[in-house]
Amino acid sequence: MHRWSSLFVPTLREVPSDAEVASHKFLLRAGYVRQMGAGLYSFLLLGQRSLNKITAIVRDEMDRIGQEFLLPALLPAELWQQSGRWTTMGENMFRLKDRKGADLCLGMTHEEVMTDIARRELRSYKQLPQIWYQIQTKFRDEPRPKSGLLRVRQFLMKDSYSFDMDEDGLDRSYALHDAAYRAIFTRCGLEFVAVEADSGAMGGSQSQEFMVYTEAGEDLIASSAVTGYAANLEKATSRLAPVEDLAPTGDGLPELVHTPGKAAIADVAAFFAISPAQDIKCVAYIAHTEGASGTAGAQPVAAFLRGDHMVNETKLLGVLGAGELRTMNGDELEQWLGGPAGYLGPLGLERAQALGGPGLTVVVDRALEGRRNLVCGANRLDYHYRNVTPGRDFRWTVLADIRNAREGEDAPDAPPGTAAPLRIGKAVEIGHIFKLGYRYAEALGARVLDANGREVTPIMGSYGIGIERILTAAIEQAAAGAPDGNGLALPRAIAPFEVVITVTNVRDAELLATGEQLARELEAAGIDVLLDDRDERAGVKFKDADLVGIPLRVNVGKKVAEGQVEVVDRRAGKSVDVALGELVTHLQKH
RNA sequence: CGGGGCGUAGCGCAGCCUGGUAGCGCAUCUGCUUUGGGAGCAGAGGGCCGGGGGUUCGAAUCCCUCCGCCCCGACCA
Repeated sequence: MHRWSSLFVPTLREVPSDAEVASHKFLLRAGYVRQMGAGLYSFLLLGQRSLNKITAIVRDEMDRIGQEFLLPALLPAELWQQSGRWTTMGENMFRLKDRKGADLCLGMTHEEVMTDIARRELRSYKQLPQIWYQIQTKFRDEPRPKSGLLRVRQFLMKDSYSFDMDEDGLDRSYALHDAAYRAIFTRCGLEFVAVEADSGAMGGSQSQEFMVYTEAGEDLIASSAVTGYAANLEKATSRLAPVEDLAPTGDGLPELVHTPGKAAIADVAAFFAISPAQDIKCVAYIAHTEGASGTAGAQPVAAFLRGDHMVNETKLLGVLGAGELRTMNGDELEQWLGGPAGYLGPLGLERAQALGGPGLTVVVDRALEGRRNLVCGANRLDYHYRNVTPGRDFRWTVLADIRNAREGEDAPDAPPGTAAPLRIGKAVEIGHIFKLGYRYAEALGARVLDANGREVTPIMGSYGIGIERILTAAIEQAAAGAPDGNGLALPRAIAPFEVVITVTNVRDAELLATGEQLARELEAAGIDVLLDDRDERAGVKFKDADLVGIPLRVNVGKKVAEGQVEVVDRRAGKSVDVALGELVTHLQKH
């Protein structure tokens, strides 16, 4: 039986000044964790119990689709050199040398190691598919650990890897993970959305992130409750409301207009008495292509969008196949566009004929496609054009979606004529599933024989869950829904204890005996119970019970004389009196 | 890495400007009273004032330097 009087639960009355986000404050105040350094935390009793609850759920679901391994976290450089990531991981990887001077690193992910096992051991298509997973500590030298447990340098990850014969097989492994992840997060009591994610530099074909909406999050996601659409803002698209084009003026051809001092879009729109949606804006960049050898090529890029839209640099990078963007400085604007910021436009530019070709790459956002009689800069100080029609008056290197979707725009999959406004909000990523393809299997030379006796490369997927992030996301979610001041309660499945029995006065032998008896009964019924038998005033124990996040509290006090105890459901904010003999059944069906 | 803030008792803070050898609240320990929402009274313990160097008769306080932590940005398979 767990007796609070003999446990180490160092609750704090005041929040350490370093903590800002709700989950960090909670974890410190409730005595779940203590900080060692930036992004390094020790888990104490309550924190570790919660993590154990979470990993038990993860194991339970993962064991249905895969097999648990445990790989080393200390890894030789050689594998990473073979995959090429010894260099591309850069400073995010913790590196060290052993006594012989050999290079080692601390694992930040385990594609290489799992693939190494696969290439040594898998020989035949008869052995596939395989799904191998582990729950293990990962190390990442983050440039800026922050927000308590949300971004740390050492954390637990459930990572799994699938090996299949072909894309259909990969689709099945991916779907199995999708279903398992949904089951895991649901059992952990989280409200989450699965979003389309940017596949990024990994080059995979499909990728999905599992996100929990919270103000403490670092990602922005767009979702529609109507259609179920959900995507990371890096990838989200939207259906735009139609815009009425302006009527042409004069002969309908581009007309140069003197616009002194009208550089900002709002000023230009006011000057012409138009909406920013009738304007073309330009953002000019120098893109750097990621050269693995370090020989990065600089490429000038002019991006044109509707005046009221924002460039999505992740999308733009994807279109360009580049690794890095920075905006042009004044000299570069003069060199490539011939005009100053605020007066840039697409007319008369000498553009690259193809992506990667020499000259200025002109990227036009799809929202400008089919538009007519727009206003844009003239690449000349204090001048704009009107009557500008894309396609007729200027051309481009590439037409692509490079803008950010905005809150309130309709989801892209909304049927025509129906409303499906997007909600855009901050979110924290708790899981990620990813179709890797052949990259690692090829780089490391994993091959199996197919039914025809030919060597083929297995296709891989990789899938991750941040264990601590399940806890922090659940806390953030509970904090968002909790009335302030009274503490918060965790979902029963991941709370360190399901029930706390608060004996209001342990010097009353009858109350203490009743509390102990009830705790024994609950324990026998398989309920995870904590008996608060401390010799403290009732108020102190109530406050502590509220603070540590246990969702159900049983008050053993005055009403025992009438054969009753008070059961407080902290998540529901309700309390009821229950007869002593019915407590177990009451809490079981709760 | 750029910008900002902060390191004084377990936690929260004052003292620093204007140098004179450290203080408050909570927590902890002891005693008495109290006992259903962080009790009251009385007493006690606890500090290389982040480290190093300098100025000075004297440094928590002024100067230099290093380290650490937090926030914004950059970054984040």
